[in-house]
Amino acid sequence: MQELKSIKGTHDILNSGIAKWQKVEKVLQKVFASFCYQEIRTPVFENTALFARGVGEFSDIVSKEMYTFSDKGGESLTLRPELTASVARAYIQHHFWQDAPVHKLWYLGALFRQERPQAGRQRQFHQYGVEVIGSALPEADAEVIALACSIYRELGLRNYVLHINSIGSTDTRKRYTEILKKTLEPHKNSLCETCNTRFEGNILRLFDCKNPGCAEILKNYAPSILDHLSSEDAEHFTRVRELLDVMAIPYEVNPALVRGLDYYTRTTFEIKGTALGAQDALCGGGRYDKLLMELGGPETPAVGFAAGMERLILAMEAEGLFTEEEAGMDLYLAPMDSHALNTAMPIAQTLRDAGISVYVDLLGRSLKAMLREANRKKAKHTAVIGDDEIKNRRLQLKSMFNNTVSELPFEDLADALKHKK
RNA sequence: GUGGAUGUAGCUCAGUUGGCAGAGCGCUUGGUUGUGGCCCAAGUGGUCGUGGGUUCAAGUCCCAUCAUUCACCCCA
Repeated sequence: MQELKSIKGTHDILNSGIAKWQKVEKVLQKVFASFCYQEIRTPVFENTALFARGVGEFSDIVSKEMYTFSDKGGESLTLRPELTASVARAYIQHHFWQDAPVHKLWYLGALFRQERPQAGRQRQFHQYGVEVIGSALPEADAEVIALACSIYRELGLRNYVLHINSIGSTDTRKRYTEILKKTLEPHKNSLCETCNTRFEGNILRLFDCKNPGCAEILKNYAPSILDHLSSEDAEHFTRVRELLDVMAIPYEVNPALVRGLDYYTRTTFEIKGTALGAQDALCGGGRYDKLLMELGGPETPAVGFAAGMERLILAMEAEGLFTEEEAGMDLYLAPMDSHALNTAMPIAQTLRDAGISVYVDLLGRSLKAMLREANRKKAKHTAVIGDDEIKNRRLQLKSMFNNTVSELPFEDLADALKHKK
Protein backbone atom coordinates (compact mmCIF):
# COMPACT_ATOMS: atom_id res chain seq x y z
CA MET A 1 0.00 0.00 0.00
CA GLN A 2 1.15 3.48 -0.74
CA GLU A 3 2.36 5.35 2.29
CA LEU A 4 -0.09 8.08 3.22
CA LYS A 5 1.43 11.38 4.18
CA SER A 6 0.60 15.05 4.10
CA ILE A 7 1.24 16.53 0.67
CA LYS A 8 4.16 18.74 -0.23
CA GLY A 9 4.03 22.14 1.35
CA THR A 10 1.34 21.27 3.90
CA HIS A 11 1.88 20.67 7.59
CA ASP A 12 0.07 19.24 10.58
CA ILE A 13 -0.07 21.57 13.53
CA LEU A 14 0.24 19.61 16.74
CA ASN A 15 1.25 19.71 20.39
CA SER A 16 3.19 22.88 21.13
CA GLY A 17 2.28 24.22 17.69
CA ILE A 18 -1.37 24.35 18.69
CA ALA A 19 -0.56 26.37 21.78
CA LYS A 20 1.30 28.92 19.67
CA TRP A 21 -1.53 29.27 17.20
CA GLN A 22 -4.09 29.64 19.97
CA LYS A 23 -2.00 32.29 21.69
CA VAL A 24 -1.78 34.32 18.47
CA GLU A 25 -5.45 33.82 17.61
CA LYS A 26 -6.48 35.04 21.02
CA VAL A 27 -4.54 38.28 20.60
CA LEU A 28 -5.89 38.72 17.07
CA GLN A 29 -9.47 38.46 18.27
CA LYS A 30 -8.77 40.88 21.07
CA VAL A 31 -7.20 43.50 18.80
CA PHE A 32 -9.87 43.16 16.10
CA ALA A 33 -12.56 43.52 18.75
CA SER A 34 -10.87 46.61 20.18
CA PHE A 35 -10.94 48.21 16.71
CA CYS A 36 -14.61 47.11 16.33
CA TYR A 37 -13.98 44.98 13.23
CA GLN A 38 -16.34 42.15 12.37
CA GLU A 39 -15.23 38.69 11.37
CA ILE A 40 -16.11 37.32 7.94
CA ARG A 41 -15.67 33.70 6.79
CA THR A 42 -15.88 32.86 3.12
CA PRO A 43 -15.63 29.48 1.31
CA VAL A 44 -12.17 28.06 0.55
CA PHE A 45 -13.04 27.63 -3.11
CA GLU A 46 -14.56 30.05 -5.57
CA ASN A 47 -15.14 30.44 -9.28
CA THR A 48 -11.80 30.73 -11.02
CA ALA A 49 -12.97 33.92 -12.72
CA LEU A 50 -13.11 35.75 -9.38
CA PHE A 51 -9.35 35.53 -8.91
CA ALA A 52 -8.52 36.02 -12.59
CA ARG A 53 -10.46 39.29 -12.55
CA GLY A 54 -9.68 40.33 -9.00
CA VAL A 55 -6.00 39.58 -8.62
CA GLY A 56 -5.05 40.09 -12.26
CA GLU A 57 -4.79 37.50 -14.98
CA PHE A 58 -1.09 38.15 -15.57
CA SER A 59 -0.01 38.20 -11.96
CA ASP A 60 2.18 35.25 -10.95
CA ILE A 61 -0.40 34.10 -8.44
CA VAL A 62 -3.07 33.63 -11.08
CA SER A 63 -0.95 32.63 -14.03
CA LYS A 64 1.10 29.89 -12.37
CA GLU A 65 0.29 29.25 -8.73
CA MET A 66 -3.41 28.47 -8.42
CA TYR A 67 -4.97 25.12 -7.59
CA THR A 68 -7.62 25.10 -10.28
CA PHE A 69 -9.86 22.15 -11.12
CA SER A 70 -13.13 21.31 -12.81
CA ASP A 71 -15.98 19.97 -10.72
CA LYS A 72 -18.35 17.31 -12.01
CA GLY A 73 -20.53 19.90 -13.69
CA GLY A 74 -17.54 21.17 -15.66
CA GLU A 75 -17.27 24.40 -13.69
CA SER A 76 -13.76 25.81 -13.22
CA LEU A 77 -13.11 26.24 -9.51
CA THR A 78 -10.04 27.42 -7.62
CA LEU A 79 -8.81 27.02 -4.06
CA ARG A 80 -8.48 30.62 -2.90
CA PRO A 81 -4.94 31.96 -3.26
CA GLU A 82 -5.79 35.13 -1.32
CA LEU A 83 -8.77 36.56 0.51
CA THR A 84 -9.39 40.11 -0.60
CA ALA A 85 -11.17 39.00 -3.76
CA SER A 86 -13.43 36.66 -1.79
CA VAL A 87 -14.34 39.36 0.70
CA ALA A 88 -15.05 41.79 -2.13
CA ARG A 89 -17.24 39.16 -3.79
CA ALA A 90 -19.20 38.63 -0.58
CA TYR A 91 -19.60 42.39 -0.14
CA ILE A 92 -21.06 42.69 -3.63
CA GLN A 93 -23.18 39.54 -3.48
CA HIS A 94 -24.87 40.51 -0.21
CA HIS A 95 -25.24 44.22 -1.05
CA PHE A 96 -23.36 45.29 2.06
CA TRP A 97 -23.58 48.94 1.03
CA GLN A 98 -27.32 48.94 1.62
CA ASP A 99 -26.72 47.94 5.21
CA ALA A 100 -24.15 50.63 6.08
CA PRO A 101 -21.86 53.02 4.18
CA VAL A 102 -18.68 51.50 5.57
CA HIS A 103 -17.78 47.99 6.70
CA LYS A 104 -14.77 47.04 8.77
CA LEU A 105 -14.07 43.34 8.37
CA TRP A 106 -11.42 40.85 9.49
CA TYR A 107 -10.67 37.29 8.52
CA LEU A 108 -8.38 34.39 9.26
CA GLY A 109 -8.18 31.46 6.91
CA ALA A 110 -6.23 28.93 4.89
CA LEU A 111 -4.95 29.87 1.44
CA PHE A 112 -3.43 27.76 -1.30
CA ARG A 113 -0.67 28.47 -3.77
CA GLN A 114 1.32 25.88 -5.69
CA GLU A 115 4.84 27.20 -5.20
CA ARG A 116 8.06 25.45 -4.22
CA PRO A 117 8.04 25.43 -0.43
CA GLN A 118 10.80 27.00 1.62
CA ALA A 119 11.24 28.76 4.94
CA GLY A 120 8.12 30.84 5.57
CA ARG A 121 6.40 29.59 2.43
CA GLN A 122 3.99 26.69 2.20
CA ARG A 123 1.39 25.51 -0.28
CA GLN A 124 -1.34 25.65 2.31
CA PHE A 125 -0.75 28.64 4.53
CA HIS A 126 -2.82 30.97 6.65
CA GLN A 127 -3.42 34.66 6.56
CA TYR A 128 -5.33 37.00 8.79
CA GLY A 129 -6.25 40.38 7.50
CA VAL A 130 -8.73 43.22 7.43
CA GLU A 131 -10.67 45.11 4.78
CA VAL A 132 -12.28 48.50 5.32
CA ILE A 133 -14.76 48.89 2.51
CA GLY A 134 -16.57 52.14 1.82
CA SER A 135 -14.18 54.88 2.91
CA ALA A 136 -11.94 56.77 0.51
CA LEU A 137 -10.41 58.86 3.28
CA PRO A 138 -6.74 58.59 4.25
CA GLU A 139 -7.93 58.10 7.82
CA ALA A 140 -9.05 54.61 6.81
CA ASP A 141 -5.56 53.83 5.50
CA ALA A 142 -4.04 55.03 8.75
CA GLU A 143 -6.42 53.02 10.89
CA VAL A 144 -5.69 49.85 8.96
CA ILE A 145 -1.94 50.36 9.30
CA ALA A 146 -2.32 51.15 12.99
CA LEU A 147 -4.30 47.96 13.45
CA ALA A 148 -1.62 45.88 11.75
CA CYS A 149 1.01 47.36 14.05
CA SER A 150 -1.13 46.97 17.18
CA ILE A 151 -1.15 43.22 16.67
CA TYR A 152 2.63 43.01 16.69
CA ARG A 153 2.88 45.35 19.63
CA GLU A 154 0.32 43.32 21.57
CA LEU A 155 2.21 40.11 20.82
CA GLY A 156 5.49 41.65 21.90
CA LEU A 157 7.18 41.43 18.50
CA ARG A 158 9.99 43.94 18.11
CA ASN A 159 12.03 43.16 15.01
CA TYR A 160 10.01 44.55 12.14
CA VAL A 161 9.87 47.64 9.96
CA LEU A 162 6.90 49.36 8.35
CA HIS A 163 7.40 50.53 4.78
CA ILE A 164 4.84 52.77 3.10
CA ASN A 165 4.44 54.22 -0.35
CA SER A 166 1.86 55.66 -2.66
CA ILE A 167 1.51 54.33 -6.17
CA GLY A 168 -1.13 56.92 -6.99
CA SER A 169 -4.51 56.60 -8.58
CA THR A 170 -4.92 54.77 -11.88
CA ASP A 171 -4.43 57.92 -13.96
CA THR A 172 -1.34 58.96 -12.05
CA ARG A 173 0.17 55.53 -12.49
CA LYS A 174 -0.55 55.53 -16.21
CA ARG A 175 1.29 58.83 -16.60
CA TYR A 176 4.17 57.77 -14.38
CA THR A 177 4.55 54.46 -16.22
CA GLU A 178 5.06 56.38 -19.49
CA ILE A 179 7.70 58.58 -17.92
CA LEU A 180 9.43 55.59 -16.38
CA LYS A 181 9.51 53.79 -19.71
CA LYS A 182 10.98 56.80 -21.46
CA THR A 183 13.69 57.32 -18.84
CA LEU A 184 14.74 53.71 -18.69
CA GLU A 185 14.56 53.00 -22.41
CA PRO A 186 18.28 53.86 -22.96
CA HIS A 187 19.30 51.43 -20.20
CA LYS A 188 17.04 48.61 -21.29
CA ASN A 189 19.90 46.50 -22.58
CA SER A 190 21.65 46.57 -19.20
CA LEU A 191 18.61 45.19 -17.41
CA CYS A 192 18.19 41.47 -16.73
CA GLU A 193 15.99 39.19 -18.78
CA THR A 194 12.98 39.18 -16.43
CA CYS A 195 13.14 42.94 -16.17
CA ASN A 196 12.99 43.16 -19.93
CA THR A 197 9.82 41.06 -20.09
CA ARG A 198 8.32 43.16 -17.33
CA PHE A 199 9.29 46.30 -19.15
CA GLU A 200 6.29 45.88 -21.42
CA GLY A 201 3.93 44.00 -19.08
CA ASN A 202 4.12 45.70 -15.69
CA ILE A 203 7.07 48.03 -15.59
CA LEU A 204 6.50 48.93 -11.94
CA ARG A 205 7.65 45.45 -10.98
CA LEU A 206 11.17 46.41 -12.03
CA PHE A 207 11.46 47.88 -8.54
CA ASP A 208 11.08 44.38 -7.07
CA CYS A 209 14.12 43.01 -8.93
CA LYS A 210 16.86 41.87 -6.58
CA ASN A 211 19.51 41.75 -9.27
CA PRO A 212 22.14 44.27 -8.06
CA GLY A 213 22.73 45.61 -11.57
CA CYS A 214 19.05 46.34 -12.12
CA ALA A 215 18.67 47.82 -8.65
CA GLU A 216 21.59 50.14 -9.37
CA ILE A 217 20.08 51.37 -12.64
CA LEU A 218 16.70 51.90 -10.98
CA LYS A 219 18.33 53.78 -8.16
CA ASN A 220 20.33 56.06 -10.46
CA TYR A 221 17.87 56.76 -13.23
CA ALA A 222 14.30 55.90 -12.27
CA PRO A 223 12.22 58.87 -11.16
CA SER A 224 10.33 58.44 -7.88
CA ILE A 225 6.61 57.91 -8.23
CA LEU A 226 6.19 60.23 -5.27
CA ASP A 227 7.37 63.13 -7.44
CA HIS A 228 4.68 62.38 -10.00
CA LEU A 229 1.60 62.03 -7.84
CA SER A 230 -1.41 64.17 -8.71
CA SER A 231 -2.16 66.80 -6.10
CA GLU A 232 -5.06 64.71 -4.73
CA ASP A 233 -2.84 61.64 -4.47
CA ALA A 234 -0.11 63.63 -2.77
CA GLU A 235 -2.58 65.17 -0.33
CA HIS A 236 -3.93 61.73 0.52
CA PHE A 237 -0.44 60.37 1.15
CA THR A 238 0.59 63.35 3.26
CA ARG A 239 -2.49 62.92 5.41
CA VAL A 240 -1.76 59.21 5.94
CA ARG A 241 1.74 60.11 7.08
CA GLU A 242 0.45 62.87 9.33
CA LEU A 243 -1.88 60.44 11.06
CA LEU A 244 0.85 57.85 11.51
CA ASP A 245 3.01 60.55 13.05
CA VAL A 246 0.22 61.60 15.38
CA MET A 247 -0.21 57.99 16.50
CA ALA A 248 3.57 57.72 16.95
CA ILE A 249 3.81 54.79 14.51
CA PRO A 250 7.31 54.69 13.03
CA TYR A 251 7.59 54.05 9.29
CA GLU A 252 9.90 54.39 6.32
CA VAL A 253 8.78 55.85 3.02
CA ASN A 254 9.91 53.45 0.32
CA PRO A 255 9.16 54.67 -3.23
CA ALA A 256 10.27 51.29 -4.60
CA LEU A 257 7.47 49.46 -2.76
CA VAL A 258 5.12 48.43 -5.56
CA ARG A 259 3.53 45.08 -4.66
CA GLY A 260 2.55 42.36 -7.06
CA LEU A 261 -1.22 42.35 -7.02
CA ASP A 262 -2.91 44.36 -9.73
CA TYR A 263 -5.68 45.91 -7.68
CA TYR A 264 -3.75 48.37 -5.55
CA THR A 265 -4.14 52.16 -5.82
CA ARG A 266 -2.60 54.99 -3.81
CA THR A 267 -1.31 53.78 -0.42
CA THR A 268 0.67 50.55 -0.30
CA PHE A 269 2.51 49.24 2.73
CA GLU A 270 4.47 46.29 3.85
CA ILE A 271 5.80 45.13 7.19
CA LYS A 272 9.07 43.26 6.97
CA GLY A 273 10.38 41.01 9.70
CA THR A 274 14.04 41.63 10.31
CA ALA A 275 14.67 38.27 11.99
CA LEU A 276 13.31 36.15 9.13
CA GLY A 277 15.00 34.56 6.13
CA ALA A 278 14.32 35.31 2.50
CA GLN A 279 10.54 35.32 3.00
CA ASP A 280 10.50 38.34 5.25
CA ALA A 281 7.21 40.03 4.39
CA LEU A 282 5.07 39.69 7.48
CA CYS A 283 2.22 41.79 6.25
CA GLY A 284 1.27 43.51 3.02
CA GLY A 285 -1.59 45.71 2.04
CA GLY A 286 -2.87 48.93 0.65
CA ARG A 287 -5.76 50.73 -0.93
CA TYR A 288 -7.76 49.23 -3.76
CA ASP A 289 -10.36 51.73 -4.94
CA LYS A 290 -11.19 50.04 -8.24
CA LEU A 291 -11.45 46.38 -7.27
CA LEU A 292 -15.10 46.36 -6.21
CA MET A 293 -16.13 47.98 -9.46
CA GLU A 294 -14.01 45.64 -11.53
CA LEU A 295 -15.76 42.70 -9.88
CA GLY A 296 -19.14 44.09 -10.94
CA GLY A 297 -20.07 45.99 -7.80
CA PRO A 298 -20.65 49.69 -7.29
CA GLU A 299 -17.54 51.88 -7.33
CA THR A 300 -16.46 51.53 -3.71
CA PRO A 301 -13.14 52.60 -2.20
CA ALA A 302 -11.44 50.15 0.12
CA VAL A 303 -8.22 49.51 1.98
CA GLY A 304 -6.88 46.44 3.75
CA PHE A 305 -3.98 44.16 4.49
CA ALA A 306 -3.15 40.48 4.76
CA ALA A 307 -0.54 38.97 7.05
CA GLY A 308 0.94 35.48 7.22
CA MET A 309 0.29 33.41 10.33
CA GLU A 310 3.18 31.00 9.78
CA ARG A 311 5.64 33.82 9.23
CA LEU A 312 4.37 35.64 12.29
CA ILE A 313 4.89 32.51 14.37
CA LEU A 314 8.39 32.06 12.92
CA ALA A 315 9.21 35.65 13.81
CA MET A 316 7.85 35.21 17.32
CA GLU A 317 9.87 32.02 17.78
CA ALA A 318 12.99 33.89 16.65
CA GLU A 319 12.32 36.45 19.37
CA GLY A 320 11.62 33.81 22.00
CA LEU A 321 8.03 34.88 22.60
CA PHE A 322 6.67 31.39 23.28
CA THR A 323 8.69 30.53 26.34
CA GLU A 324 6.11 30.42 29.11
CA GLU A 325 5.00 26.93 30.06
CA GLU A 326 1.38 25.98 29.74
CA ALA A 327 -0.15 24.81 33.00
CA GLY A 328 -2.00 21.51 32.87
CA MET A 329 -5.41 20.40 34.10
CA ASP A 330 -6.90 21.56 37.38
CA LEU A 331 -7.30 17.99 38.61
CA TYR A 332 -5.93 14.58 37.60
CA LEU A 333 -8.24 11.89 38.96
CA ALA A 334 -6.57 8.52 39.59
CA PRO A 335 -9.05 5.67 40.03
CA MET A 336 -7.49 2.57 41.64
CA ASP A 337 -9.49 0.12 39.51
CA SER A 338 -12.42 -0.16 37.19
CA HIS A 339 -14.85 -0.23 40.12
CA ALA A 340 -13.48 3.11 41.30
CA LEU A 341 -14.33 4.63 37.92
CA ASN A 342 -18.01 4.28 38.88
CA THR A 343 -17.32 6.94 41.46
CA ALA A 344 -14.61 8.88 39.67
CA MET A 345 -16.47 9.51 36.44
CA PRO A 346 -19.57 11.15 37.98
CA ILE A 347 -17.32 13.27 40.20
CA ALA A 348 -15.38 14.37 37.14
CA GLN A 349 -18.62 15.31 35.37
CA THR A 350 -19.81 17.42 38.28
CA LEU A 351 -16.49 19.25 38.46
CA ARG A 352 -16.40 19.86 34.71
CA ASP A 353 -19.90 21.34 34.88
CA ALA A 354 -18.49 23.71 37.46
CA GLY A 355 -15.81 24.83 35.00
CA ILE A 356 -12.93 22.79 36.37
CA SER A 357 -10.75 20.80 33.95
CA VAL A 358 -10.48 17.17 35.01
CA TYR A 359 -8.38 14.39 33.46
CA VAL A 360 -9.40 10.83 34.24
CA ASP A 361 -7.06 7.92 33.59
CA LEU A 362 -8.67 5.50 31.15
CA LEU A 363 -5.94 2.86 30.98
CA GLY A 364 -6.38 1.18 34.36
CA ARG A 365 -2.75 1.79 35.15
CA SER A 366 -0.78 1.48 38.35
CA LEU A 367 -0.94 4.37 40.79
CA LYS A 368 2.71 5.16 40.17
CA ALA A 369 2.13 5.33 36.43
CA MET A 370 -0.88 7.62 36.87
CA LEU A 371 0.93 10.05 39.13
CA ARG A 372 3.93 10.07 36.86
CA GLU A 373 1.64 11.05 34.05
CA ALA A 374 -0.09 13.70 36.17
CA ASN A 375 3.30 15.20 36.87
CA ARG A 376 4.27 15.13 33.22
CA LYS A 377 1.01 16.74 32.17
CA LYS A 378 1.60 19.47 34.77
CA ALA A 379 -1.62 18.73 36.65
CA LYS A 380 -2.25 21.30 39.37
CA HIS A 381 -3.88 18.76 41.67
CA THR A 382 -4.28 15.01 41.94
CA ALA A 383 -6.72 12.84 43.83
CA VAL A 384 -6.79 9.08 44.18
CA ILE A 385 -10.10 7.23 44.34
CA GLY A 386 -10.12 3.73 45.82
CA ASP A 387 -12.14 1.66 48.30
CA ASP A 388 -11.49 3.94 51.31
CA GLU A 389 -12.57 7.06 49.45
CA ILE A 390 -15.69 5.38 48.13
CA LYS A 391 -16.62 4.14 51.61
CA ASN A 392 -16.08 7.49 53.36
CA ARG A 393 -17.09 9.72 50.45
CA ARG A 394 -13.98 11.78 51.20
CA LEU A 395 -10.70 12.14 49.33
CA GLN A 396 -7.25 13.63 49.64
CA LEU A 397 -6.67 16.55 47.32
CA LYS A 398 -2.98 16.93 46.67
CA SER A 399 -1.42 20.08 45.27
CA MET A 400 1.34 19.02 42.91
CA PHE A 401 3.16 22.34 43.08
CA ASN A 402 3.59 22.84 46.83
CA ASN A 403 3.06 19.23 47.84
CA THR A 404 0.28 19.84 50.34
CA VAL A 405 -2.66 17.51 50.96
CA SER A 406 -6.11 18.39 52.22
CA GLU A 407 -8.84 15.93 53.00
CA LEU A 408 -12.32 16.81 51.81
CA PRO A 409 -15.76 15.30 51.37
CA PHE A 410 -16.64 14.75 47.70
CA GLU A 411 -19.19 17.58 47.69
CA ASP A 412 -16.65 20.20 48.78
CA LEU A 413 -14.26 19.38 45.96
CA ALA A 414 -15.69 21.80 43.40
CA ASP A 415 -15.52 24.78 45.75
CA ALA A 416 -12.03 23.91 46.92
CA LEU A 417 -10.70 23.67 43.37
CA LYS A 418 -12.50 26.79 42.22
CA HIS A 419 -11.01 28.67 45.10
CA LYS A 420 -7.51 27.55 44.06
CA LYS A 421 -7.86 28.46 40.39
C1' G B 1 10.25 25.91 -13.40
C1' U B 2 16.08 26.42 -11.92
C1' G B 3 20.23 25.47 -8.47
C1' G B 4 22.53 23.54 -3.67
C1' A B 5 22.10 20.43 0.77
C1' U B 6 19.99 16.30 3.43
C1' G B 7 17.30 11.26 4.06
C1' U B 8 19.55 5.67 9.95
C1' A B 9 14.29 4.38 16.26
C1' G B 10 8.59 8.75 18.04
C1' C B 11 12.65 13.15 18.43
C1' U B 12 18.09 14.84 18.00
C1' C B 13 21.88 12.39 15.81
C1' A B 14 26.61 8.72 15.80
C1' G B 15 27.99 4.70 12.58
C1' U B 16 35.92 4.55 10.92
C1' U B 17 39.62 1.57 5.16
C1' G B 18 32.56 -2.01 3.07
C1' G B 19 32.39 -7.00 8.04
C1' C B 20 26.28 -8.88 13.50
C1' A B 21 22.05 -1.77 13.66
C1' G B 22 24.02 2.21 17.89
C1' A B 23 23.66 6.47 21.72
C1' G B 24 20.99 10.27 24.22
C1' C B 25 16.08 11.90 24.93
C1' G B 26 11.06 9.97 24.92
C1' C B 27 7.66 5.98 25.99
C1' U B 28 6.33 1.25 29.09
C1' U B 29 7.28 -1.57 33.54
C1' G B 30 9.69 -2.27 38.12
C1' G B 31 12.89 -0.68 42.57
C1' U B 32 7.92 -4.29 49.33
C1' U B 33 0.75 -3.28 49.27
C1' G B 34 -2.39 3.58 48.10
C1' U B 35 1.07 8.74 46.02
C1' G B 36 4.62 12.20 41.05
C1' G B 37 9.39 14.82 40.18
C1' C B 38 15.65 12.95 41.40
C1' C B 39 18.25 8.33 41.05
C1' C B 40 18.79 3.05 39.52
C1' A B 41 17.34 -1.23 36.48
C1' A B 42 14.89 -3.77 32.65
C1' G B 43 11.94 -3.33 28.38
C1' U B 44 9.69 -1.08 23.84
C1' G B 45 11.10 0.83 19.34
C1' G B 46 14.45 0.81 12.63
C1' U B 47 12.51 -3.02 5.16
C1' C B 48 19.15 2.37 7.26
C1' G B 49 13.61 6.93 2.01
C1' U B 50 12.65 3.52 -2.46
C1' G B 51 14.41 0.54 -6.74
C1' G B 52 18.48 -1.34 -9.27
C1' G B 53 23.96 -2.30 -9.68
C1' U B 54 29.19 -3.68 -7.90
C1' U B 55 30.92 -7.30 -4.03
C1' C B 56 31.78 -13.42 -0.55
C1' A B 57 29.64 -9.22 2.16
C1' A B 58 26.55 -2.49 1.28
C1' G B 59 23.76 2.10 6.23
C1' U B 60 28.76 2.77 3.89
C1' C B 61 30.68 2.48 -3.15
C1' C B 62 27.90 3.47 -8.19
C1' C B 63 23.21 4.69 -10.96
C1' A B 64 18.22 6.02 -10.89
C1' U B 65 14.03 7.66 -8.33
C1' C B 66 11.10 9.79 -4.46
C1' A B 67 10.82 12.91 -0.32
C1' U B 68 12.43 16.83 2.77
C1' U B 69 14.93 21.37 3.13
C1' C B 70 17.41 26.07 1.72
C1' A B 71 17.93 29.66 -2.11
C1' C B 72 16.24 31.87 -7.00
C1' C B 73 11.39 33.33 -8.74
C1' C B 74 7.01 35.21 -6.40
C1' C B 75 4.56 36.57 -2.15
C1' A B 76 1.98 36.77 3.52
